[in-house]
Amino acid sequence: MLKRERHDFIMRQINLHNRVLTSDLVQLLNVSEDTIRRDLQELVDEGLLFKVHGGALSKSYHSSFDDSTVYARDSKIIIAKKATNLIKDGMVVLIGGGTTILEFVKQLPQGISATFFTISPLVAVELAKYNNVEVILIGGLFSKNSQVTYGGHVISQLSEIKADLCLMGTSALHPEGGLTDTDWEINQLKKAMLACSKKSAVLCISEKLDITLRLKVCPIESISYLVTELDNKHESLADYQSKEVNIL
Amino acid sequence: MLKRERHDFIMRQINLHNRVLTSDLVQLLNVSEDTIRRDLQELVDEGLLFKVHGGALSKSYHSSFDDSTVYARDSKIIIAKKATNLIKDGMVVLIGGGTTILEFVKQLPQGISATFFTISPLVAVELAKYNNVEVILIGGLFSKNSQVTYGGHVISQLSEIKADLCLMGTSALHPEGGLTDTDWEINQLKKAMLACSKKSAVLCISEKLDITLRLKVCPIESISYLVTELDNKHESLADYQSKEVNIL
DNA sequence: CACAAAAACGCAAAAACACGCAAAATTTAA
DNA sequence: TTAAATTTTGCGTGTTTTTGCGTTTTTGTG
Repeated sequence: MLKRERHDFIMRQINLHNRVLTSDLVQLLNVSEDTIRRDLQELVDEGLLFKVHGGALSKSYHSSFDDSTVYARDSKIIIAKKATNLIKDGMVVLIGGGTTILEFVKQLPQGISATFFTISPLVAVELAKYNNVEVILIGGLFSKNSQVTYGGHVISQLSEIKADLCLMGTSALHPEGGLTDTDWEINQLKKAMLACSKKSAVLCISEKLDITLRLKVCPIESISYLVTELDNKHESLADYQSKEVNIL
Repeated sequence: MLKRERHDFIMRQINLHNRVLTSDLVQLLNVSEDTIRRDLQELVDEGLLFKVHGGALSKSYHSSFDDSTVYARDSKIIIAKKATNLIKDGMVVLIGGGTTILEFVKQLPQGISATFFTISPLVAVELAKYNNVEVILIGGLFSKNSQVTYGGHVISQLSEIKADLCLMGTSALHPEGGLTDTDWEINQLKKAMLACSKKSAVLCISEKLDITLRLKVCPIESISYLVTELDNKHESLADYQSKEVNIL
């Protein structure tokens, strides 16, 4: 087996399991420990993974471990500030959950006057700090992972709402793949949210661009506004340009 | 499991529950106590947590510990600990909002297994930290003052629930006046909550005893359990004794 | 004060690692 | 095609890291 093939194999394992053990690789690839160690070191040098005693971890795993809140916080604030321009007085806004959305809410101007429907308790609490904002929390089963309400009850209530704008965070975005997700319930939720809103805005830090996950929410064209921390002329956004999508 | 992964796991637990027990980690991670202690020590060296006898606390939790913005926090913890005994495995519990209730949720034992309906987003978030707890958030208009959902939509959903126990905080309690309140919406809410529960428990710090407010929720006899920070033989509780009310 | 639980300390075994070196494999060049 | 150059690989050796165990010390509790 060629060195390149081994490297590919290791990266597949990393992407699949977020980690590899040196000992496992020795058995699977039938080479000596030293070879594996050298392979891992080379992949580290290329910045593709993170080495620890006993094996290696995926780079993303590492970054999310270290301190996720501080990690991408600056980017999220930039995104949030851009996105606040989308909210006009008197609007009815449907808003999701997640750290980016929460940061967005914190960046809203004090005097804002609008009606917000949300599935996120934390977002509701934060929105309640604005005097002229009406907050309606959509109730249902509460998800431990994503910290939002979900399930049939939520979907059914969403179907009764007609919002001017839907604001949501992203798991992954891809020029062809569109908006995708890994969790079935969240996927259903996002679909329902998009369905009841005239326009939609997606807040997305650049590192979640060009990734496709298993479950599709909608194609790129269904998104009205894409907000990233990058300049809207940035090359990595070129593929997302279309007459439907407005890049902020 | 890799050391790095253990550290990650521990930090996740810390961020989730604000504390970890060494003994719990030993079981969960299936390693010796010494290893856990060393892990904790290393995380302390990195300034990620705060070590105490029996486990460790979150750094932020510790700093927010002494700035007791929560009024009468000590009393509320005592009340909360007493009240946890009311929750049995498999129960369906309807739970309100407020600082006392929030403290109660934080004091619940780790392994608790029950279903909670709540009108408080903050309580929902806190409850979601327990693995075997199912949380249903009752949605509706969100009140800026009391940080709970309220209004017709909430009342109507409450009417569809049948809970084993209803847990709520108090504005005021009086031997003759019963449970009273100042806010019309909250009053309606509490009535509805009591109506759909077999039993009810009221958490009440002693300084809210012997007070009557404008709007009546229910008479003392409608309350199954009264939980205060005082000893249940304390003289100021004498007037609340009745065959219906159980004083903890 | 006594008792049990938790922590600290030193120690030793096992596992993982780093480094140099030489054999083997691969590539390059004549 | 062959020989030289280069890369890759495996092995031996010594070092470091990690972990669990026994013992002693500290801590919390009644």
